[in-house]
Amino acid sequence: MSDAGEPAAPTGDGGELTISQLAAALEVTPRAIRFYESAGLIQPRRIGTMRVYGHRDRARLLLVLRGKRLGFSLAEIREWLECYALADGQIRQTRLLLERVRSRIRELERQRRDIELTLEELGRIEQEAIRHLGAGTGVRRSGAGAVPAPRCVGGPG
Amino acid sequence: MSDAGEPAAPTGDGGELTISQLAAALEVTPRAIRFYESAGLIQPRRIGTMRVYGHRDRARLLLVLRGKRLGFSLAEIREWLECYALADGQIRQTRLLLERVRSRIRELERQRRDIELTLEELGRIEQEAIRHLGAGTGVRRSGAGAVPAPRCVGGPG
DNA sequence: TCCTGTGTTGACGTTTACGTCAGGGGCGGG
DNA sequence: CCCGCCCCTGACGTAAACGTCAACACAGGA
Repeated sequence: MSDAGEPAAPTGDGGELTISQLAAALEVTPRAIRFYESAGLIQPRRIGTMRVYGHRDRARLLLVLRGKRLGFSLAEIREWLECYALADGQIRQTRLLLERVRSRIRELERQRRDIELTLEELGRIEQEAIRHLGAGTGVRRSGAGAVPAPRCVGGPG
Repeated sequence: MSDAGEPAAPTGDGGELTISQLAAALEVTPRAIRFYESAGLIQPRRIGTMRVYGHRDRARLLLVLRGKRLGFSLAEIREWLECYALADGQIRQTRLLLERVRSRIRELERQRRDIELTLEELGRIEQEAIRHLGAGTGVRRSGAGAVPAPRCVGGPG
């Protein structure tokens, strides 16, 4: 206990993490991180054979995880990360970049519409459930926004 | 060509579809539809052995497809469809329903935040790309909303 | 010196969501 | 009566995204 609690902190440290530290921080498994690397999503520095993750790696991994939450495949996420990389660098092949970005924007906008539709419907169901509980039983709103028209439930729009 | 173009339209018809008709209409394969049925997501009427899909089945399938676009597993979609079913009927086990609905609402709201973050970032990248193209080359906006702060690109928030 | 803990690279297992035959039935047309 | 077309039910194949296990290396402590 003289220096620190970390079991194998990389060299001089400086916000750098081992794989299991990063994994714990982002709530994934080391295996998953290695897998993402094998898929070309991240390329951490190495000290000898050991992987060392800096801020940028962590940021990239966060983007990967966000993409996953949005339901994209690792391949799609890779393509999408390349947008950032391209934008980050000298911005070459700008037209290609623009195409990809816009395609992704369209997808996301559709997805957002889907989500909003679903939230509306779930909001209606929630209201109906609350009404059926007779209110006053300790039930409170969950945070969903306005519920426009309390039409019939079950129609997907 | 005396009656209709359908090869095997169910009995008296009335908006009812065969599996391949429904599949074509929603741009999925018959196999996928059968698979969803085996997963308990839809239960079409049968004429003898043949599946016959009505309005409600079509609506349910649309919900399934929306759920898929949002990145949910079929199991999750099933649980989620049950919310609709419960709400549709006599609304029993209302508390359970409410819990599920709210849990799903929370997930969706998180997802929506993710999408909005990503759209912002992509919007910035798009703007930067447009700037780099020098404008006037026939480039127009894609439809993405306002882009608040043109900060550095690459930070995942 | 040996043990423990953490790291590495394969390699195989598993789950999900279908794709792809194989095998068989029913029905209208030529 | 046979053909072609659509339907059905298995059953096996597959791609993605890891989980799990084996075998090995290295570093620090009792």
